[in-house]
Amino acid sequence: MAASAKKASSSKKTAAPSKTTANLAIDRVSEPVEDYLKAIYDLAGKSGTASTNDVAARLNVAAASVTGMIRRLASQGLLEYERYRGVRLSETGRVVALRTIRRHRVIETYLTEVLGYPWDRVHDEAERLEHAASDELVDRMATSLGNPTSDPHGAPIPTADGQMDERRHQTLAELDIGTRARMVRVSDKNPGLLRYLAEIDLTPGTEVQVLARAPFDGPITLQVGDTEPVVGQGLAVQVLVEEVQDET
Amino acid sequence: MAASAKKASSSKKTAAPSKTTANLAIDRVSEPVEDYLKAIYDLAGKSGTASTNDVAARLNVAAASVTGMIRRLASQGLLEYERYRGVRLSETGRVVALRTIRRHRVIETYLTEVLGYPWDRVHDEAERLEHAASDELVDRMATSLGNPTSDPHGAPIPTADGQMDERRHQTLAELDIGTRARMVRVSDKNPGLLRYLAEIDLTPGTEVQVLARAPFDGPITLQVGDTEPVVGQGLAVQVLVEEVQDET
DNA sequence: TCACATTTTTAGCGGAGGCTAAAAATAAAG
DNA sequence: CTTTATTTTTAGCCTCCGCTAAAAATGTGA
Repeated sequence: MAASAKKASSSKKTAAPSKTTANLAIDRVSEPVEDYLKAIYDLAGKSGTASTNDVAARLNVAAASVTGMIRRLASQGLLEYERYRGVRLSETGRVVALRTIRRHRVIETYLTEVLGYPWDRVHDEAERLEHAASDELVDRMATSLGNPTSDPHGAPIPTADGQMDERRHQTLAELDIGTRARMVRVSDKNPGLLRYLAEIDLTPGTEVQVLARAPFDGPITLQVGDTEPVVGQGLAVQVLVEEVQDET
Repeated sequence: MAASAKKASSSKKTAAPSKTTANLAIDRVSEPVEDYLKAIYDLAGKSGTASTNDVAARLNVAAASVTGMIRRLASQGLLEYERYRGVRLSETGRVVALRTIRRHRVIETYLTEVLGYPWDRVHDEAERLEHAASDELVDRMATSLGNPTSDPHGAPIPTADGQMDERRHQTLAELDIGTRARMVRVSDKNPGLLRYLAEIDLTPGTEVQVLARAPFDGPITLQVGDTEPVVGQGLAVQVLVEEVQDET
């Protein structure tokens, strides 16, 4: 009679907490759920809604699986859903998504800054750790980094209470020839591109100037920082920039 | 026709690798599987085998679930199993278990040393991270810590190639009264005990001397380091020590 | 508006890992 | 050597999260 600790129910723990400000203290959800919410969050973008198909493509699952998961998420109040009408995150869902995104980005930053991970390989590691790391751990990492506001790829890091800088940026492809701009951001999902950008020193914060550019993301001639001009290919629509005021 | 990237098979990737030394490069297994292997590893201890019931108690699952999982693990070659006869890890299973244990302990050490986690709360965090962290990440942490050989609770950290110091130690309860000893290790699973030990400064490396002791883990009087003697309760069988040679 | 294309949903299924209740094997006690 | 207790397994079921194939809804071009 030494071991008899069954009682698997776990339904008595969730009392209704504060509710004062934003409902922080939301039960942690499963890994797939976090992935769905993240995907929906950034597919929805400005319009606010995302389509089944887009979510499926993003997560590399069948559309039917998305429908199934979406029904579950809706029944948990994480999103609003109307058949055939697309999906929109609820406030709760948005908060969960943002916290997941925060974890991801803080972890990426930490791995890069503190543990010397190359910026083209942090994504996969962060993708796994974001589901396992507690908010406390992430906050400790953030603190030890001095609460950075963007990750190594220039993506904004949501604050612990769910605020995020949502500014939209231009791509290099949209930039007027000759304008001076600061490299702001690039997706963390394309290791090849990231290695290439590191090679030509085009990283967030660097000043660039487009000297010439072919349409449809064709060859582009860039002056990166003060170095010799380089000719790049296939990066114009990937790299986000922000014009820089010439102080005359 | 923009999105059509199904092809979910992922079975072409696993060619047979080196096989030279120990079969490192073993496919990563699921979280429950890692937990079972860890549990079996340290329940088996010296005898080499573990019982269904013990595993069930350790993992807080029903015995029937253990039988089910054990069959799966056996069919994957991670352990040897004979109905009603208990279970023994295969070499592969042992390696997987040790790598998981290494991840756990390195992570605990890192959280404590670098991120300031209190030693009574690292266990839970490590328990989750150990399944998500890559061996590369763990090796980077280990390197940045100077490749420690034991974690904050004194547990030995297996090396990256699966060697671990398996020395057995005495408990405080077994120590002759008056003998001077060094505190070596305590379980990481009991936060209350850990807080208490921290309070009386009884941490790995500290010298202790048992001044008096009641049987059956009753009250014990200890001299910890050079401080005033303290009377403790319920820790004698938990705290592992190693006698210290008086250099006369 | 009708016909066809596309998107989304439903129906039905599978595997991993849980569970309980009952049966079977092993171990312990008389 | 039985009888009883304990341990382990089997049987049958459940949930989560995938899948495919087929049906239904929506959208589009003529």
